[in-house]
Amino acid sequence: MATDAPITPRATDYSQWYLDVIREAQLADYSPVKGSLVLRPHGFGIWEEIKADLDSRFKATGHVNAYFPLFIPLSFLSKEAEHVEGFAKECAVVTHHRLRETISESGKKGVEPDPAAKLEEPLIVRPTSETIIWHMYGKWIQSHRDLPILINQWANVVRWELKTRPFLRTAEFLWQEGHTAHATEQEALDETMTMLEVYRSFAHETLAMPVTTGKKSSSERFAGAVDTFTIEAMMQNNWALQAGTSHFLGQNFAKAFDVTFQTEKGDRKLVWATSWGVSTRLVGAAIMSHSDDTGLVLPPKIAPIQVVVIPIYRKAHERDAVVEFANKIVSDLRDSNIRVTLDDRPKMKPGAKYYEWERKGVPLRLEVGPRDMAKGSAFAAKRTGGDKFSMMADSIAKDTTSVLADIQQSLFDSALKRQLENTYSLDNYAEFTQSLAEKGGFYLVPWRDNAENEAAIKAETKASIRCYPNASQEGLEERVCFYSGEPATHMALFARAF
RNA sequence: CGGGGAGUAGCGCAGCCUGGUAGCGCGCUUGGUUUGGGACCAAGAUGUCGCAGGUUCGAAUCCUGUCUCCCCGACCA
Repeated sequence: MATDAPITPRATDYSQWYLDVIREAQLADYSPVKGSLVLRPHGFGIWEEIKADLDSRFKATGHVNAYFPLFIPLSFLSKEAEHVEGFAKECAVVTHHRLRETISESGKKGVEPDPAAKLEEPLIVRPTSETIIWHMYGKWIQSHRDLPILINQWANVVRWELKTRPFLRTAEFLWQEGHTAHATEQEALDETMTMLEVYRSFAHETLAMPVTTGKKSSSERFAGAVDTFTIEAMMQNNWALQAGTSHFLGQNFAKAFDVTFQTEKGDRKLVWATSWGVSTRLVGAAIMSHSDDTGLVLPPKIAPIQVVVIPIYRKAHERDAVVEFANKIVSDLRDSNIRVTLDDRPKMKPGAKYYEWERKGVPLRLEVGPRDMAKGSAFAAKRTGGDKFSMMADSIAKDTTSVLADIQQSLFDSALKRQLENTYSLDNYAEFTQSLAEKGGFYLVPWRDNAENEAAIKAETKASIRCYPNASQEGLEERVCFYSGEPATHMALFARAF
């Protein structure tokens, strides 16, 4: 890997910059199969932190984990009409269960599916698990006493997308999908909003990424949902990224899979449902929210390595003392549950190490040399910049914890500032197209819900309705749609999206 | 699937026009000197030139076919 390749300034080529950040930080590589991604330890480490944090939030809201199979009978998919329409074009299909050997004319050996081992019913690799899960819920749910069911699963799914981009859109990706079943509509609606709030608070607190919450327009809604709610983040090129969704499924899947329960009064009713998910796309979201022209910048809460300690010495005889001192700092930090690594690789100059860990996004670097050792301190540098500063070794764990919290907060603050500075309120379409072309950004506009107009705007400007923000739907009575001039039904947030 | 580009060492590329035994940079290995912001010297290792045919004494290079990947559009968490 070329380590001297400069990371392309995001101003000139955002897409290339993004790929460079990932490569230089050694997060992931494409696998030999189309757009599926290999997560290297550093990249997977970020996902593991995300996963652990989300898991604790899911459990705090009463959810439990389970696991459903990778393969789904083809016929299951077609039981919900909109659902099959939404996913049919991107399904990987399994048709055989055995290979047989082939020998080409030139004598080369190979293999091909054995016609004798053709499956009676093809299987699809799950693009999402609603169907298999609701098939099972049909067996599990008999009585109102069986409800609610609040299940989440961590899994990989496959959607054979035509165009892929690391983390943001890959043919196979890791995610969590929550699937809940409820006795009443209100309970399911509450669950939908509860999980949207879990995602919002997670994005803010853990990813340091401000998001706008809102409802999707009908054309952006999940296939099979009654309503889809979303968290939308703004990346550094001012495009939007859908970072998580929470769906109110109504009784669509209960009808499709005939899932009913007996009420206290003894009659049978259809079950109400939700589903909600976030994926490894969040890793991409974090990369694009905070990184700079030097490379990856990770919020401390999701950094697999939060602190790197680099010992510095001139002579061999200094080495042992410095490394011992550095190791003491490392173990103090580790005792306080700070994820820390000592980089004592020999034959590598400190400067080279600095650049490498900066490219990998480690939030805090501690340099420890003879001068520091003499003073009982370490020399600290934040990945987010600013002057280097001294930290006393005897309070290093406590002080580091607070420095990491500062970094976390400053990342959120600057991301929020950027989002606010690039969000505009307009009510004039001509002004919108001009501003969007010039500087991108989010546009909050009065809107009359209309799928045709929405498509026309997307065709003309490439911008789509990211959501109808939950916080902006008051006081619409007097307003008219910025596009059609008809009475407005919503405030809509338009933006170019990934 | 339509339009454009590219397949040569782990990565990035040159060589192809004008056929003649495979090159460069980075990385990697070994030894030595270095080490407070990307070290240096020396010695090494690494190739089915995407694949299959053809032309030729001889093909990375010319011809034909084919596969794959990338960019722009259609699809999308």
